[in-house]
This record gives sequence, structure tokens and C-alpha cells, in this order.
Amino acid sequence: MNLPNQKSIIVAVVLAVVGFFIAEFVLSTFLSSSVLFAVGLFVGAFIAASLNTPIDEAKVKTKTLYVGNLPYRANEGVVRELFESHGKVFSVRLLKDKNTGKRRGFGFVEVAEKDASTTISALNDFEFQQRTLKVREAKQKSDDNESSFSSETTDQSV
DNA sequence: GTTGAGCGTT
Repeated sequence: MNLPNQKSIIVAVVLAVVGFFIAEFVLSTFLSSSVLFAVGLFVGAFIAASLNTPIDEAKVKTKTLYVGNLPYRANEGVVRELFESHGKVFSVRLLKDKNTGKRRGFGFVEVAEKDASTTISALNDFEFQQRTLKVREAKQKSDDNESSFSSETTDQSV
């Protein structure tokens, strides 16, 4: 579902050229140059496609946002559209009750870290479908990275 | 079919 970006195309072309020169030494007596280039391009595109998603998601740091006071009729699509108008959205999870399956009125939106503070200040206390949203930085459930809240604890009193 | 402070699922 992810379209290849420019970096993937460049990788595919480079691999195609490299594969062309390597294969020409071996198979030059059997195949023509255009066939070798086509094979190299195909293999290069396949490798670049398999590397596409890890490259993109490793370069962009994400931050999970807690969204509370959501209207019960709000679904994942409208929340995603609302947050995407203020920043890049990677995932939207609206929590439902396990027993009844009904929505519990809050969820988590994973956005880019650079757009996190902007999105919070833009959508916190924002009236959405006649409810005032509450957007904060989410407490991470279980991760070893807990250095987000200890910025003001360097207070050395007497 | 209802309700209204909160921090969680593959």
C-alpha cells in the first residue's frame, strides 16, 4: 500500500546498473544487454520494495498521543483526518470495551515527533463534534524508554 | 438504543 518513494527508485536503479555489469561478465555470451538490464532492474526494484517500509519508519520518530473526551460516534477515520490536518499520522487506535465492544471514548494517535507539540496545542481543548477534546502526551505502557518526563527534575534546593 | 473520567491493543 506504500508507493515507492524517490529513494527506493534510486536504489533500484543503482542495483540495476550494478547487476547489469556483474551479469554481463558472466552471461554476456548468452543474453543481450537489454535483458540483463531488465533483470537487474527487476531484482533491484524487488529489493528496494522490501526495504521501503523499514527505511521510512526508521527515519521518522513517532510519539503516541492520548486523546480523551472523544464523542462516542467518532470512528477511526474522522480522528485520523482531524489529526492529519495538523501533522503526519502513523496510526490511530480507538479503544473499545472488550466485553461489550462499544467505544470507550478515548484513544491513542501516533504522530510524528516533530508535529507532536504542534498537534497537542492545536487540538487540545478543541471542539470536535460538540465535545472538547483532550490531547496529551501518552504514558507509554511498557517501554524501556522513559526519559520524556524528567526534564524538570534537575532541581537542587538547599 | 443508554453514559462521560480516564492512559492501551494486535
